[in-house]
Amino acid sequence: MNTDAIFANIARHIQLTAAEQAHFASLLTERAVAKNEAVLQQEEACRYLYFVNAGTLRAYFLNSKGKESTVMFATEDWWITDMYCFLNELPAMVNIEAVEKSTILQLRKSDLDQLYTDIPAFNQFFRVLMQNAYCREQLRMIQNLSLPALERYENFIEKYPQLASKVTLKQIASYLGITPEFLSTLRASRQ
Amino acid sequence: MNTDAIFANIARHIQLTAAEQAHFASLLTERAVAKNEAVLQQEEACRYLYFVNAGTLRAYFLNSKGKESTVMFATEDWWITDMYCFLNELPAMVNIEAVEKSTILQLRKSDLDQLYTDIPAFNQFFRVLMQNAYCREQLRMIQNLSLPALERYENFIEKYPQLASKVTLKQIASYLGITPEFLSTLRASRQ
DNA sequence: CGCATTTCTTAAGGTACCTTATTCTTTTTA
DNA sequence: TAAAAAGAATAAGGTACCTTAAGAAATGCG
Repeated sequence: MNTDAIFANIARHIQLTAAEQAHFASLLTERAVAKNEAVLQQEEACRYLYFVNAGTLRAYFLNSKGKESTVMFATEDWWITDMYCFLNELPAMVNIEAVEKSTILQLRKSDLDQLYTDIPAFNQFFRVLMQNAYCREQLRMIQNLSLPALERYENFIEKYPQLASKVTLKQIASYLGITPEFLSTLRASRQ
Repeated sequence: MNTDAIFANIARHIQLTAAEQAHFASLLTERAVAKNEAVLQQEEACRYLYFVNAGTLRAYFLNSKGKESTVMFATEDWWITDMYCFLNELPAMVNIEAVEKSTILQLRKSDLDQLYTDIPAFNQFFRVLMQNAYCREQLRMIQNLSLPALERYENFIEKYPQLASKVTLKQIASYLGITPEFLSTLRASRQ
């Protein structure tokens, strides 16, 4: 199991002793995921928080009419789960799938809860993680409310260029809240 | 200065000693805000995190064409600020105004940073606060991407009935991402 | 109370974006 | 390496939502 990336990620915000690192590592499970394989499925119990070691995941919501809405992407060094259902121990609302061959580390909800008691510094770490996630989501909301689709697309490829090259235009369209056909005409309209 | 509500809010997640409570209270400033008065203005430094003691605030973004988009409402017992700009000490992107006569408590960024060191339990408290804010924003994003305007309106008045009675339809429309005229026709269409 | 202002509604015409369908291109897999 | 499958582009017709404008209702204020 490769834990280099996750410890580098954690070290950006808190310091752990060697014993604490060993304890944390013992709670992680590595999981290899094939392209298009599901990591989590709607209605299924959402027990894990995932860290992407390699590859790219996508979380999407499927509404009653079968329309897909991409909630988030997660590439190397990102954390992802259905946070609301994970925290409240509810059946998942979203599907999480591998966009490409990926390797992830997973952490159980019960182990994370215990971790806050055993190593209080994790409260600080996840506070910062949640702050960043909240701010990202809020900035996205402001853009969705105030900008037309073409500008949202241009902002997306500027902000996440490496992601834009890995996922399909159909997936980007569903992240932006438009149809792939319309995204296609928008792209063609830029000269 | 009335700190009953804020300590009740904090006590839902962490326990503070009397000395810690006194220290925390010493960092707060009370501020009375008249209806329609600005608490924070776009471009101005965003130095404070606000807790609503009484009344209701609204955060909104004004785009280059003068269109208003409501980012969030905050009524009694809610925390609010321009979180991204507050955390990164950047000029505010959003305006925060009182929807009705309000009383708020404000906490400086520098005091909050110090608080994490002095009373580590606040890491846990704000972790939970940020988790909830992130989940709320994510649920809202899923709805905005997957539901038509009428359903978003009906969900809003069902989820926040007390808020819906205090703010104008124009403000609700700008929260939902539609024009007030269109919201009016949607309301008329429900029999 | 009564006037001014804001809020809300209604309606007509317009546009951004959607649906469906077809073709072309790229990727996957046998 | 060819056949199959998936992704992407194009186009025509449709709809959700917007713009503008005017009137009705509610609210604020002297």
